[in-house]
Amino acid sequence: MIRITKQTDYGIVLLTHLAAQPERQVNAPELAAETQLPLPMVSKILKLLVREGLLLSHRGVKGGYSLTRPPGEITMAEIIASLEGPIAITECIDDGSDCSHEQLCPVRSNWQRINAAVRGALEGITLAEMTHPLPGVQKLVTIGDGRHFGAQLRQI
Amino acid sequence: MIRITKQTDYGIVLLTHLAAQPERQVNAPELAAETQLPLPMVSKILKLLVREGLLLSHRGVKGGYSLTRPPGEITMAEIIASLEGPIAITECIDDGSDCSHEQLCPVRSNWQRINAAVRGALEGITLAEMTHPLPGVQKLVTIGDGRHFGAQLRQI
DNA sequence: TGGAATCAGGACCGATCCGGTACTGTTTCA
DNA sequence: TGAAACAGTACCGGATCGGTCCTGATTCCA
Repeated sequence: MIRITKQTDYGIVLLTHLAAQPERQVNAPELAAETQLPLPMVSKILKLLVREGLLLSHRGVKGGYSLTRPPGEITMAEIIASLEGPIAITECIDDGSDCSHEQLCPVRSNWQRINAAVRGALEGITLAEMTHPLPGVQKLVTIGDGRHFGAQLRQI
Repeated sequence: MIRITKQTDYGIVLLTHLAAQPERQVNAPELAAETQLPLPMVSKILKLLVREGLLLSHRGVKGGYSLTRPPGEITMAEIIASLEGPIAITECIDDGSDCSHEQLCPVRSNWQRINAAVRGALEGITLAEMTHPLPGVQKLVTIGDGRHFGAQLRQI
């Protein structure tokens, strides 16, 4: 449920990789090799991140990519919003005809509560935190649901 | 980002509608009419929710659907998990070959941190809370990002 | 007891979007 | 001046989502 795009997945892997050695400037082929991700995708995502202001690009022979800000200042919410668009949750068209029903609208408006909760959770995690692995988290999550973990986790 | 399926959207609308009048037993056509959702979809989702144990169904002439538990005991996390599958976030295949790289694995394992955060947020909201509208939330969310709200909110 | 109302469970289809590739610039530096 | 690297866009196949339809199974009531 609440799936995250593979592009975003890759993007966070790349950003985390860069955050682990912020002084270094890395080019696309290097990043692809070091993260084991397909080069075309890596290149595509890096361009996106530059356009969104999360990365700096340097052209030319000794070019490459680097973070625009220290990893501690970049949150997951920001990254995900950059790679997947704005933060919203239902499809409450501003048509008005749909939301004018007293029974329906309270429901829709409450989506925003969920939205805010998730957003808050994502804002609480910085890129810097992502660089060093967590010892206890694995257990924490497995407790939560139980069903096949580690097998297919592209969803929230 | 982090999209929610329309099916889940509808599902929560339906459950919230039922939660608002827990004693009543409602059939599919009634629910569809009262929530302004297409009947075939409503019917489809209700069946799913029965199979997942969130709803009770009563067949026959005076049949219909009702909640299996009080609305205060049903969380958003539970509902979403029922309608969209287990709770996970990346695609860390348990192949092993991919996760054996020291550079990569810390990143992957940290997905679970995000996962836990989002899950926690969703577990904090019950169906009962969804039945009465929130006064301040709308403003709260609009502040967050700003970009066209109310227009297209099928994503988190 | 039979028929109407309702739920149950698939099969199915079209459209959209995602993941991925390729190609053609443009910039920088040796 | 040419090689290396980024920039942008167009394109395609496949998966999935939203949605419909049809055929049972079950219950209640006249």
